[in-house]
Amino acid sequence: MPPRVRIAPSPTGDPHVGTAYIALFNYAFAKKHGGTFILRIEDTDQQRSTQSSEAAIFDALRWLGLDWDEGPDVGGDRGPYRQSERTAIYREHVQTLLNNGTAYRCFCTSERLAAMRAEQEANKQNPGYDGHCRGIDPADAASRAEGGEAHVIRLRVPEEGETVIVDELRGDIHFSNAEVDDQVLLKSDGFPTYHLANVVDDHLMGITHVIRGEDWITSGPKHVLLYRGFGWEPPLFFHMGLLRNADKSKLSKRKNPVSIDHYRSLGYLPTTFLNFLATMGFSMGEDQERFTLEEMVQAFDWSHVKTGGPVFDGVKLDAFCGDDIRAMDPQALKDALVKHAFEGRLETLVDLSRERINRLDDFLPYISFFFGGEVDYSSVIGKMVPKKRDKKETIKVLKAYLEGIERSEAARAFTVEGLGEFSKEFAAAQGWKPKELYPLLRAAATGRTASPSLFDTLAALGKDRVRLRLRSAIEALRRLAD
RNA sequence: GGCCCCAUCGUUCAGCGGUUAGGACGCGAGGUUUUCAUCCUCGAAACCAGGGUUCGAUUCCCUGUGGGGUCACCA
Repeated sequence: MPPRVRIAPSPTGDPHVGTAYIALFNYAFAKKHGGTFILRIEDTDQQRSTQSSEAAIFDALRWLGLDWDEGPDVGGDRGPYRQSERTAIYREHVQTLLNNGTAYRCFCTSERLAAMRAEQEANKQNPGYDGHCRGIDPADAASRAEGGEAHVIRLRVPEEGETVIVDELRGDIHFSNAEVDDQVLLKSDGFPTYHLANVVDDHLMGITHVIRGEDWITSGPKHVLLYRGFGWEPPLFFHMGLLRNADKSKLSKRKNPVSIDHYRSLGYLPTTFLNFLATMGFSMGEDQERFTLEEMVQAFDWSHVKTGGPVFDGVKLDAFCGDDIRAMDPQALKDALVKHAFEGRLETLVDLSRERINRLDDFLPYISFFFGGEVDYSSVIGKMVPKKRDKKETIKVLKAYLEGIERSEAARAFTVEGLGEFSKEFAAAQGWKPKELYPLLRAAATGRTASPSLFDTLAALGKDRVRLRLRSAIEALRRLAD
């Protein structure tokens, strides 16, 4: 039976390189064995999921050439492929769990849960649900639920014994049931949590192999217990190592550009990017590290996959990409260059520069800072710290801004208006005048003291590039003598 | 902290009981190039530690150490 695998991203932000990484391995494995690669959207978090994020994920994965055989936008006969459209299915299935005692209704309020956690913390106990509602008579619980009392549905984890998850890459992993929490399966808003939705969907969609990041290992026993509760055969599990920051922590946007779009906008070739990603954990053997997706598919075998978490180091990616650019034929390179530089943004660049150039030939030099990654701060570094501020404070403000553009609803979409609104409030909150903040941001984002309107500039640069440069500006400031 | 995972040059991937421990990126030196880049040559650079098993351990086992993940009505 050919394998059916899936990638199940949550549309809650920019398309993540980790998603591409896991997608690549799912894809390679499926294609190697003539199987099916499925894209499922895990949008059960109604607060954070967005339509635009979903679209961006599709776009990013397609850019890389990781096309899926079934998914929300391409269809398939095991749909729908968006979890928000499957809520009836989850509710129906959770009923069988309720009926056979694998799950129970819990009426605890969030206040009680918070108090419970506080107490557990005070007593240095491991946090976890205390089973307060486990003993409620199912019939009573059902009628209370019928009466409209708010509640969630939890997994009833056996108090004794252990649950084993079979990892095809790592062998058996044993968990004592006492350590496994009574996870919420169905939230009070009627939406399932990841655990329930994932198991129900994987089963119903006929998923045979679950290839995912190792950060899921600890929830493995919950999933196994769920399969058991349903009376289903669990799929085979493969937990990949996680991509890391230079300090070995899990790859994060705080420390690294993690959006696929970032690498795309910096002009990495998608084929190179994929090849580079593949070398993180996979090898062809025989010291060969340059290969195409097709070649990887041909050679794919789990014995060539490492479980250690690789550091995602862009330096080598640059070298790979440079080699590939040199190898392109002149016409293809010319086309790629023009497309990359101007497609979709020529209009913006012209708008932003037309009042500031006198000759046609001024155009390219003027807009040059809209391209490329890090910039040279040597001509502006001396002007970055505002007159009445010091270096330390300036660094602090830049760091806060960096965090702010993630947190702020207004700034997150990185539009001209949103950035303006956010930045004004941000300055006030920091006790800085716009006159102090804006030149600093301009210098940090562009390496210049002059540019088009700050927010136009930031928006046109794009969030990832701005983030990258702000971080590098902080580094430049740190190196500056006091 | 509890539980779980991982462990070869700075990074990445080889090695799957006996090797001068290999390739790539990066780094250093030299050469080609008017310069830079490219390209070529050479070089420095690693088996986390301690116990076992074995004639023999980087390789198998155990312990320690280190790093990571996870402990939500987020995925």
